[in-house]
Amino acid sequence: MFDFTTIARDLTTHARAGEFTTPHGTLLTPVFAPVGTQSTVKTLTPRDLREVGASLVLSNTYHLYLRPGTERIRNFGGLHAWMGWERPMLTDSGGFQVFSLAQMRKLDADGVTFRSHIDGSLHRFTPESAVQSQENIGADIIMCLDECAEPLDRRYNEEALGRTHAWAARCLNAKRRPDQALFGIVQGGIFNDLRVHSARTLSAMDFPGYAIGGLSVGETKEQMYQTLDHTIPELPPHRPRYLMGVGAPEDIVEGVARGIDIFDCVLPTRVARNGGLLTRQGRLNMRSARYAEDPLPVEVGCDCYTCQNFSRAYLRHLFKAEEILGLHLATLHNIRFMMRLMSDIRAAILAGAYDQFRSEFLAYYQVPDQAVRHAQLESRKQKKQQ
RNA sequence: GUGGCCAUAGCUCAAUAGGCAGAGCAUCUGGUUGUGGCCCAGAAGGCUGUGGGUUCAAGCCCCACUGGCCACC
Repeated sequence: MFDFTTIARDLTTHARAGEFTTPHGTLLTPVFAPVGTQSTVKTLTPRDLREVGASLVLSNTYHLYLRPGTERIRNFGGLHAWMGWERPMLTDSGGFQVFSLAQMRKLDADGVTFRSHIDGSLHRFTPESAVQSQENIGADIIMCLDECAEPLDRRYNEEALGRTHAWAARCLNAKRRPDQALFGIVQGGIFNDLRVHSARTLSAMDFPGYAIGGLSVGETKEQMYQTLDHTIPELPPHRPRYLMGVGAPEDIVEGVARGIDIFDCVLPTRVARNGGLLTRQGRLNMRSARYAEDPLPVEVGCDCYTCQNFSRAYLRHLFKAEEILGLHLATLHNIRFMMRLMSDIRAAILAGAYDQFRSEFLAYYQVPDQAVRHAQLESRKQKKQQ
């Protein structure tokens, strides 16, 4: 169980195609996992997910711990039975919430105390409890409790890294179930020496897979890519590599070129709920007036249910009218887009032509303006802290 | 018919004592990376119902008109 086999390796990049076996099926890598934080990929049924070709879904320990509680999920036969998804699943440990809910938690050497965003109550997470919760939930792949730090803050990353490593060892030690793979998580912000140190420290612990965390959380794309360039060579080649929280289509294409096997990201589902529809040309904003009379499908040539049956004009209407169906149709398309992207990526690797695929993809895919993006993320972050 | 109140952005409303006419929603354009369908950034939008008057200066004060609401015949 949890064998990872490399089937093909690209000649000019570090891209690789592989197979990763889990108790609920074999993952063909590179693979993208849609995010179902609260044991549901928002607006989609498991049947929808199967139909668009999803093979792996991510859920979140912190959110499920708060509601409905991990023991309830265990009592219902585990996460697969609970949510009606029979294929592989992955749970994040709650480490990301150390970052995303930074105003609502207190850290110490032993663990982290969260104040619930639901009712304000206090909840203690330790490496041992995070593993216990994930054993209750029962995903195929589970994650160490880590500390996702501000990527540009060197001092903070140095300090946090010690905790992340100590916690990784404690998670490994606390783990009991043999039918779950526990992944270690490399941290270290954008600092190459910290990343190398982290990758080596965790590699020595011999995890069945390795994640790279702490990226796509405020640094630039260039900083993320160069961090990957320095981190991935330090990870054991015979284990799957998982880039957490990434990402945008262009970041996945770049991540694969650097040797990443597994991705997860809320982006396709979240932007879908705000009218952002993914195509090979880039993102279409379906709220825009320019689609009011547009009879074309979201993406010409797409085989998804949305594109096969509805016009851009109809989708725009659903968004303007705030109809629930718009969220569903947009999410369905975006996940199908991601699945087609991943299978095209895999096919290119198997054909030994990934470098060409990458340059063609990037030539056509229009990436959002990064200056605008960063300016807006900053103002959003500042508002949040007030 | 008489009296009173009201009229400001597409909508609902602000504007100290007469001193550069604003907000929310709607509209338009962006953004969202281990998720709160949340949220964030920006833009456009005004002869202040009409016509006169007072004043250096009027959304604000005065007169008439038009339209609406209320009360009383």
